[in-house]
Amino acid sequence: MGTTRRDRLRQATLAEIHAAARRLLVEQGSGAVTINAVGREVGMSGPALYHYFSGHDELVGAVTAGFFRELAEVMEAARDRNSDEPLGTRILETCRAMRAWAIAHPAEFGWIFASPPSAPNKLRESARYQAAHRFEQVFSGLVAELWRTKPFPVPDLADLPPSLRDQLRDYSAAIGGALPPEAAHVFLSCWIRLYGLLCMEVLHQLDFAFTDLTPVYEECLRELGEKLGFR
Amino acid sequence: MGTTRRDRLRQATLAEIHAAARRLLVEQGSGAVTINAVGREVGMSGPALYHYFSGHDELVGAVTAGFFRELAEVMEAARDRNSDEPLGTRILETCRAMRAWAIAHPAEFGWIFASPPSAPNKLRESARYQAAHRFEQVFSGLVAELWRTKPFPVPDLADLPPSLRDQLRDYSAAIGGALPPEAAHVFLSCWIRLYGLLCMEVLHQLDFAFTDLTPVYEECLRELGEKLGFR
DNA sequence: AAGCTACCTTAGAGTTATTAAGCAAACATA
DNA sequence: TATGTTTGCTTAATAACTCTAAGGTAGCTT
Repeated sequence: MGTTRRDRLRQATLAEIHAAARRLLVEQGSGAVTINAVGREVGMSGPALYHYFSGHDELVGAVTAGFFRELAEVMEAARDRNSDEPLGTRILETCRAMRAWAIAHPAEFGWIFASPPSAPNKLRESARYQAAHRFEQVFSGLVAELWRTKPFPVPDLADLPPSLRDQLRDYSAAIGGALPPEAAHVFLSCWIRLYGLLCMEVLHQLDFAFTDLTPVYEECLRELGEKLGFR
Repeated sequence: MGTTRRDRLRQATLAEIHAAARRLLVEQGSGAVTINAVGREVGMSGPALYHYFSGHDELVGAVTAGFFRELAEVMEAARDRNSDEPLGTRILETCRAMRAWAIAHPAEFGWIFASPPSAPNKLRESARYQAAHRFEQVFSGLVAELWRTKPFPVPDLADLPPSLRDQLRDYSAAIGGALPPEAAHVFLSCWIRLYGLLCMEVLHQLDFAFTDLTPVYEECLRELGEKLGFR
């Protein structure tokens, strides 16, 4: 099943399209990524792109999935780079890599953040959805490994509100029990703090007070280390 | 200086325009709020709106400013409603009112969140900017009052990284010294946690794990109470 | 060698934002 | 009261966009 000549050509132009779309996004903003402009950019005019995407939305979805993949790969690289370090260090480096990519690619991060247009669109753009999942998985996987090897302190399930308890149980089941509900609660708290802070930074929600959030992010990482039982 | 007949008419149609834009936003999404559609909705065709706004961006900005105002008013109402309660209670109620509005008006909140398109656009849409400021002020004002009447524990400035210290000093100065840098640090931590969580909820960043974030938000409020020295 | 398929093109319908030109009514003023 | 200016709207026109449809020219397949 091979790479026929045409197959290779198709992949090449597909890559060109992705690159052109990204270039337009970065250089001229989200609004500049139009079917026509992308077509112009890759040297073919307009409707030709409909042989590659069913429409504007799908193009955007595909490009976004690529961003997710790139971010996930950057994080995985940071995770694997120093795989002989203690797990705590690897987690911190992975988180730093996440922020570094987001800071370096704010426009791309903006598309990553852009909400899945309402929730239940039948496996919304499978490509994008899967890529997003892989991205989330990097961090949750590390926390799960930490949980296995060196469990961190968790609250007593009985102390949590019933509604929260149920949701945590569901989520724990959804990830195949890699984390029990109590540990999932700690993980989710950390994720909310970390990813929330990053989103607010990159999406300019903190410009009114900060010009450089590096120390704030580092402080967040420190607290994360405490919650997860390493320092 | 009066409300001439024409003035009153102008205000009325202006209100109609705002209402139409909001209706389109809520019922058909952000993309449906076009100059033409709004014009159609209020019964006048297209370019007439240019007598009210210089273009699409300004219309969106004005409508968004209205959302900010509404949210600020809801929060102020919650703050003033029980003004004989202890300050801690008033803060919590104000925060709950913020979330209640955001949950009830997710589309509007989405526009509120949408980043000021790059920062330094000369007093970006003064109306919107001021409204945003007033919104932020509600919470920061309460914390400042708390600081005056019953100071909460703060970190030692000397323990913070120099870069963070400088930024906190600048911010403290920018708000007229209502909070000293150390207290500003605590305030900003709280704001990041609270507003960050709310944004992630409303903008569907936590759908993968939660269906109802009420208990998570309440837990966040509890932690906030601890940080601010009330329980 | 003949046919099928995939890729690309141009045309066209229906949107949109925005500018320009023009009309009519309300207001201000002499 | 008559005149002129301002204000609110309309239609026309330009240039962009999405997307569909129809047609041509390669290349792959048999």
